[in-house]
Amino acid sequence: MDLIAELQWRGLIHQCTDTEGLQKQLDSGPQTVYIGFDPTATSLHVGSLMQLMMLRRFQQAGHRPIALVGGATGMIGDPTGKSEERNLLSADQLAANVAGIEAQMRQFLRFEGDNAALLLNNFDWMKGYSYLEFLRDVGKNFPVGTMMGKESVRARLGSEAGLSYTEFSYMLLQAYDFVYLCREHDCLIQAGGSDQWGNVTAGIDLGRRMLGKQLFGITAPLLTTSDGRKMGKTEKGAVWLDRSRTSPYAFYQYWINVGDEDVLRCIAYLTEIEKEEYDQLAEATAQDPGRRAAQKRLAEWMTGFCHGEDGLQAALAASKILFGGAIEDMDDAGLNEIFADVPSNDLQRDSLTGEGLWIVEALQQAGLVKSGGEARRAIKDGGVYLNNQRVTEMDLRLSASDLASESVMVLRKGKRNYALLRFAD
RNA sequence: GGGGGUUUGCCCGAGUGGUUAAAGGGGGCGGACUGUAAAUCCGCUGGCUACGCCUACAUUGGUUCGAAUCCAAUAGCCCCCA
Repeated sequence: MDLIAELQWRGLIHQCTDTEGLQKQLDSGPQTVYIGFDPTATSLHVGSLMQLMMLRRFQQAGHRPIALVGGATGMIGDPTGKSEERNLLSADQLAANVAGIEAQMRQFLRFEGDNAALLLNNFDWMKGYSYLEFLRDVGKNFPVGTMMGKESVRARLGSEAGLSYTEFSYMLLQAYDFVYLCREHDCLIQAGGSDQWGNVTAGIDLGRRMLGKQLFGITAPLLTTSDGRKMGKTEKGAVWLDRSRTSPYAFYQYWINVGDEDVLRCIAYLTEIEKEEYDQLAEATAQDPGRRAAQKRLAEWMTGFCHGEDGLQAALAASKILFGGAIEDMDDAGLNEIFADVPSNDLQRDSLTGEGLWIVEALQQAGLVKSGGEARRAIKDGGVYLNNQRVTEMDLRLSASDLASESVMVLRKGKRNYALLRFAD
């Protein structure tokens, strides 16, 4: 299947400046395509993963992807879709973010061999560009009237937050990136999320004016839920690719919990699951949504892809136990791994000797309840579990024999509120 | 500047001199059910050394055997007149 057809069935083409022209261009031989990434944090998140996958698909189809990290544009801040100006990042912060993102990209794109991916930072060519020169070379090609017509600008001009000159200039920088990449790397295609349409077309216009070249733009839909909210967000914030920010378990859980209405779109947009299997999963979801075959496959694919086989296995093991599976034959290392995200508290081991530790006290120490009264109520309601076994006695005393492993006890209140107590000597 | 009103537990909101830790609703937390969903149903929802004790109805003081409930002052909010 050729690339455009592939993107089409996946629903990844939201807009394209010239589908036929692009098809012809792609047919004529390997092309170079670029997507820009905002270095707002040291890790990418699920939202940017979609763009990364887009580059990957191009690479697999034999084209050369350029992942452009916005070290320069990140200093300015893209006003697109933002209700107010964000704080400018410091140079140090930016450098750290760029480094973190670069490391992640290497996981998804191939940087050696034929059509090796390229990782560029626009700070490298912008840092030496003087303001005066930039205005003469680039600014001259931007009719303010056109700029004012862009949705991103209009939206902000009409709002109370307004728009600073700095932000207004953002699109010049991104447009120039495209021109630069075209000139230096023969890159004729820019892809991106649908919110980038204005910036992409600005680059195409500039390419025509400055280089007399016909450039192409293609945007993908945004990854949103059926009710229009951005995906990749939880109550706790973004779902990150960095495992120290979002554990493989949490990552897996995010996907397993995707709604029936959204799961197929996620599979199409984010995975490399083939059309045939996709159709089967669509069928399975329609027939028996309760089985959640699609969610399981999505979670499995995504976790394995982003965190490797060991990450996936860890997530599966953790899921099993965290959803009530028996805790037996466990050692400290295993428990600490599975409950890595869970709050814990360290207590003296001798609190387990003699009378032992009262369960009400233990719950408080673990931070699962705010008071003894709450602990008593929880026990009375049958909502307290020790090592996944329901606690029925109000005056249960914990001793060393209640340890789940060498030195850890697993307390739980309700279905999913876990806490660990560690007993060190 | 003068007059009137209002102030309750996480939120909204009843309440009236004594069975009031304070109706009801929301939210939250448990439990059952379920698809680790939604909906539904049930229980709980100030603290403690816990069949008892303590702290709570803006704050402070007062009346009373006894006050969230009456009085006074203070503060916040709201309205009317100048």
